[in-house]
Amino acid sequence: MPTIKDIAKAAGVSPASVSRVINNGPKVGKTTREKIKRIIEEMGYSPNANAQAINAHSSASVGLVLANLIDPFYAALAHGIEQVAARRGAQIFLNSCDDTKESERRAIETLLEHRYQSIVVHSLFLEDEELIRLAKSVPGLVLINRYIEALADRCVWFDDEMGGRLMAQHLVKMGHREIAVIAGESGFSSASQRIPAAIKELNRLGVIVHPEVVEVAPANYEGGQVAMQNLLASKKPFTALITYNDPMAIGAIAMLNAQGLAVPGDVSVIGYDNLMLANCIEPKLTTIHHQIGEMAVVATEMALSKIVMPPAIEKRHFKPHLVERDSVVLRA
Amino acid sequence: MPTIKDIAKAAGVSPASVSRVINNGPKVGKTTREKIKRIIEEMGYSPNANAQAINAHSSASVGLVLANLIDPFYAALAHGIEQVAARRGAQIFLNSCDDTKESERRAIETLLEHRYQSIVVHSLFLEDEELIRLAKSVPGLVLINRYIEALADRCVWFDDEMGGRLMAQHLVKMGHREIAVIAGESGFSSASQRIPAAIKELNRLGVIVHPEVVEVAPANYEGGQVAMQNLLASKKPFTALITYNDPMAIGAIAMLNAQGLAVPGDVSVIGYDNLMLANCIEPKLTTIHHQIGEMAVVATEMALSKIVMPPAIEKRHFKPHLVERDSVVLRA
DNA sequence: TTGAAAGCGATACCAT
DNA sequence: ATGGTATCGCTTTCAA
Repeated sequence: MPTIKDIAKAAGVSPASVSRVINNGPKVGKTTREKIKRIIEEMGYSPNANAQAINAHSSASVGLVLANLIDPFYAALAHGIEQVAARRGAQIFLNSCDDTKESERRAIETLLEHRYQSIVVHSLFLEDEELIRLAKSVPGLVLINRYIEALADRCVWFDDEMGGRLMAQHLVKMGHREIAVIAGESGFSSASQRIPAAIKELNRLGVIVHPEVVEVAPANYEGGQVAMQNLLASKKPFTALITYNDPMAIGAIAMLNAQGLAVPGDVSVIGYDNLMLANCIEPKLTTIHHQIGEMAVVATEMALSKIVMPPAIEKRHFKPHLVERDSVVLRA
Repeated sequence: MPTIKDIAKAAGVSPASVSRVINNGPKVGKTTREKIKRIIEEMGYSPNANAQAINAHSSASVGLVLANLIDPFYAALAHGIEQVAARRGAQIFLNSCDDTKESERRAIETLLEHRYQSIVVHSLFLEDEELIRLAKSVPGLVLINRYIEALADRCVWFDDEMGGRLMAQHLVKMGHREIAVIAGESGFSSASQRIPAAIKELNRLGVIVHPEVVEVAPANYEGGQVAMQNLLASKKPFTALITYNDPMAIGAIAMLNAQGLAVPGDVSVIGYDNLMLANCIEPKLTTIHHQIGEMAVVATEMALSKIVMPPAIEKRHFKPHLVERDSVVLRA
């Protein structure tokens, strides 16, 4: 691949002129400009973005740290980010980190090494201190779906506790008193408060949740199946089920059906996330909606604008709401 | 952010030594090495990846061009790529291109400018010639889900025509003679042959498909709904439906249900892709399975190994198969 | 083992 | 309008 010097030589001009042409700069004669353009075309030259970045001291793209892309929740997040990036003509440099603290750290470090000025991080495993340390050098680093006091201006997050309470309240309102719980495994325990908040609210409403009806499993469809299997094996009765998210809810429902139990006939089930999935299955899933895409958009815009002026807190702290569909019914 | 010189100065050594330490190179005294390491730590230095890349004449990451991340098909593709990349310690530089030729071109060009040596492209809009031209400068550029004669060694693709035939054969085998079709909009007409192949096969089997029962819509859930609405409005009778992909099938089913028609009771429906979704809904969707993840893996490995030796064609040309579930039944 | 210095590819200031 | 050249941050010979 030719360099700017090769082009300069071939065109019989200096690298400076070629550079001007590349960047549509002024101060190049019409004829020289056209000649240079022609040569560039002919030789198939394209400027080396790395060399450019070294001079510019920054990069236009946004760096993204996410666990993976297959989980619909992350996919929705990534989609929102992608939208904003595309609109701004920015690329996305993605580092997925397969659910370990170490790879999460490496992902962020790599982004820093590339001198990305805009970074969106969804961290599940790193501790506050470490994130604070890493964020220090980049004002355009924002945390998504997480709140850290010291980094409050760079955070965008859900009110997961409220979501948890909504689940609890709805089931109790529908007359359920024997409620099982399927929690999602998540490395960093405080990553989500939705399940603890739900249980707490249940207790407050006078519903005791016995440890035997609380299962923990990977936060996906298969995890939901396994958890439900264990739940059924324990023989504890329950008329309703709280789940960590929609995929788990759907997995649990599949297992219930497989064991000859009907939803919502025998067991009411409530999900979380309101993914597209939730509206496709039968019965349509009652679930908690939160603004995943909107959150991603706000986060990305903050990152790209280097948070010169973070949006008001109401714009960054998203409240969920209940979406009532068919998977929860009044207790007979 | 400090540079290598700052570190060198602070440590009272030359940049060369610091460089050696960074790269775990030999020829540095034990004590010097430790001293340098300490200073690096203290000053929070991390090498500028762009400057490194400019010397290395390449980059370890893989570039990826995809339409978006929200479509489950692309998500599955991205996931496979991500897996391989993570295993190899490589990052992914993603350029999504919102369904236009121009943005697709820009996406690839950006990757070239960054001198990525491994690039995986899913192109829907660019013509063969242009892809050939772009691929010229990078041996590690591979095309996914597309076959171009001149670039045969760099292609990985599905046998979509076979998939189309399978759909047709199955429905006919199940006794259906009045079959509607929902095709997906796709910029580049020849991007997928599954629907044309299905119609052709239907004709071969003696089933005439009238233009009035062929709808075209965006290849997603909403598109499926709209298409079905139009189909029903046309009043043409049909007992079975061929769809472009699972999301469309599921959208169509939702619309059928909404209009009081049962699947598979009144209409049998067959999907394509065998997404997770297909197994979650009720009735479980009969569909065509193809190896999306496997394809992504092969493509990425080819890209990362610069295709010194492309895998045998059987490893790169994937055959689909029918997954029989509950949405297609024998015609009464 | 260590350092000096010549690149790598592009930009931008200063001359002309 | 052009060209010369120092510079960006790092790597890599080549000497010492």
